[in-house]
Amino acid sequence: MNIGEIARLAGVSRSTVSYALSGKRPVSEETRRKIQRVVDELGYRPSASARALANGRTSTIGLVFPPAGNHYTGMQLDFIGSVVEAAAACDYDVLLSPSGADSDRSFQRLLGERRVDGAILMEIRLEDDRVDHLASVGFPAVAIGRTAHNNDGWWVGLDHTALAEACVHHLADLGHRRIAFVNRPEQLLRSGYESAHHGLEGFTKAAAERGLTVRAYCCGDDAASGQSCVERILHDDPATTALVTLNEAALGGLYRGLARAGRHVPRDFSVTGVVASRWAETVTPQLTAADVPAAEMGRLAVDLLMERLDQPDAPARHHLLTPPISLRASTGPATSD
Amino acid sequence: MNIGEIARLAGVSRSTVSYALSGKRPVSEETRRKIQRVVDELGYRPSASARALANGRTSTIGLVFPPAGNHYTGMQLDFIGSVVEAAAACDYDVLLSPSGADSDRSFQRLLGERRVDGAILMEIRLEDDRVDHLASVGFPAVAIGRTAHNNDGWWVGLDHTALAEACVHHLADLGHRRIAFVNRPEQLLRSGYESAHHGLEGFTKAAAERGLTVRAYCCGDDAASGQSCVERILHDDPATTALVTLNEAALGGLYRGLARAGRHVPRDFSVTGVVASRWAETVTPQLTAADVPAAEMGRLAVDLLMERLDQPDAPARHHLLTPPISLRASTGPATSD
DNA sequence: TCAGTTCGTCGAACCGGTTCGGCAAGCTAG
DNA sequence: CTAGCTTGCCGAACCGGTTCGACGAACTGA
Repeated sequence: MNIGEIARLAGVSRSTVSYALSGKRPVSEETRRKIQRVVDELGYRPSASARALANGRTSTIGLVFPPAGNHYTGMQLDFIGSVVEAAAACDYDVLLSPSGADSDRSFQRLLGERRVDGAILMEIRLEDDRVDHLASVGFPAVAIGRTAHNNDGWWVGLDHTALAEACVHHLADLGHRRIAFVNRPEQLLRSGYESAHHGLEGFTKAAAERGLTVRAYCCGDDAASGQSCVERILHDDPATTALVTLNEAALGGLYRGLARAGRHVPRDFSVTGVVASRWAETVTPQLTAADVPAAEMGRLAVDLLMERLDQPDAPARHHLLTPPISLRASTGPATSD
Repeated sequence: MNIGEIARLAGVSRSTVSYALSGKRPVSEETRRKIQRVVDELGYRPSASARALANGRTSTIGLVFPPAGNHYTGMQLDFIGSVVEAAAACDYDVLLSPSGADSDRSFQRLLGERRVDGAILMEIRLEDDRVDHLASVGFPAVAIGRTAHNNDGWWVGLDHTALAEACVHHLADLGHRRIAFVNRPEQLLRSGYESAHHGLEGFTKAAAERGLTVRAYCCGDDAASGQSCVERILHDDPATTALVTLNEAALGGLYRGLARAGRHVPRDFSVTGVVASRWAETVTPQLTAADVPAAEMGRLAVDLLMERLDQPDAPARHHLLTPPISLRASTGPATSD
């Protein structure tokens, strides 16, 4: 059921069929109708491979996926969903590429074999050779997060610095003086994870400005780690009255640890941070936090990529988002100990 | 940087390069080395589109994705991750296809335009025209879940019937006599969602066997719905002492509702169900539940699909999984009211 | 009436691989 | 010495589209 078949049945040439379907050259109304009839009857659809080969565009974008085995966060899922949806709206498909152990191999698949027209990168690190590499070869890519020296590249990111600062100020305004920071796992921080670094940076900066006594912790991406992290926090400084976290997956464990330690949220202890709203609303009491607008970020990333694909020479653009803190129920005034 | 270029630089013909790289015909050791040198120097990789066009296989599988806008569950994410990883291990890429509002359109993209060699379908309903359609055209697909009349098809599923039964028996063994069932949203149940139906079926059957007083509820996929669902349950029958749920996303809300109602888990009220372990471990106290082995299911689905692609005439196979109940901390003996 | 346009269509080349048949060189066997 | 086989490579066709140049017919204006 190829284009030649359609041409034969419609009594025209292959090129006429192609033009009739693409509209790239005028075709008489009568011929067009004849062709359309045959196409509809046979349910003909042009082969994506052939089309890609002929015109050099695959109508597919690659989504470079965080390695499996990690705990996926809810944010990532919302993200993927919104990217797929936004891409579909532009008639693009999304190819998932694991950037796991041998990320080179899957990268080679995407770029070397020209499976995709562009790419969206997740899980950006401050020093990210993937981003640098793509930028150096001029491949159309959009990063979710910014590298240290790529402020003028193509990316959409969350201003974790500002968000962590806002959390600290929120707590300081409530009178908290001793605050802990619960970051992503140490391994991620050490490998230069962008959000972990910027979050810590903002936390430290704001704490200094307000003259607070703070400690920063790394915490595994799971509930058990969250629980033991709270134990560490309260052991190191029992007078701690609040924490700021970037770690969604540990959130339930943090709450559990506080409950175990007999700290009532928000009466005895305030919790806030940067977390997807789904998680913030799942815990009890619901978390006062800056909600990660994952879906919006996915859409914006696709928009940027489309813009870049349409006009390859357009100047680099980016979006730095700073969602407000949603006031829920997990923070309250510091008790006057 | 196409195959002709390589051939020219290596001083051989294009076909020789092709054979040298694919190994489908013998090539002298010397020639092979010459070609390999050029390939390595230029970093040549054959174009996926051209290869797909020539040999009819795209080395890509489609993952038919639940529509965005829904609340994604943790299970789905683990699932996607494991599918991507398992596919990568077989040198396949994964193309995400939204099966949203106009699912026909994206289906046409996948099949009509021949973008993928096979497909994995998520979110199966008892009467699922996608499954039926693919089966009738003989397209290699594997479903995650089984339709009502497709027991001899290609699928991997969770035995929700048996799992719900096990939950009921677990509770009955603990002495609970009045139990509620918290299902997925009514809309999903009505549209014939497989897991919702089979779960309800197993729940009802086991409850009848044990002579329990039960009520079944539908509940939105979010915390707020969970909370109000608990209110309904306790309003309808305040003597209810336990519930079984399939609804991960509502879990936090269920707990919150119980806490609000002054029911302590597990002292006054037991909670169990079928939930991804990540969620089961996030709530406090951790949920005694049948853990959904999402990652394993993804792997198995890919395995089945690969088997089917390799031998198109192989007899249909399936995997029906029945993970055991993980005893955690959310169930306990019924209090002797 | 004839040159110059415009319109609609066609044929052929091309995208970058794969694959089949064939051919020449080198070897073996009769 | 030659018939027959093996080995290693090449040329050409093909996969299924897109796109460019050209060409005939109908239409315009002088």
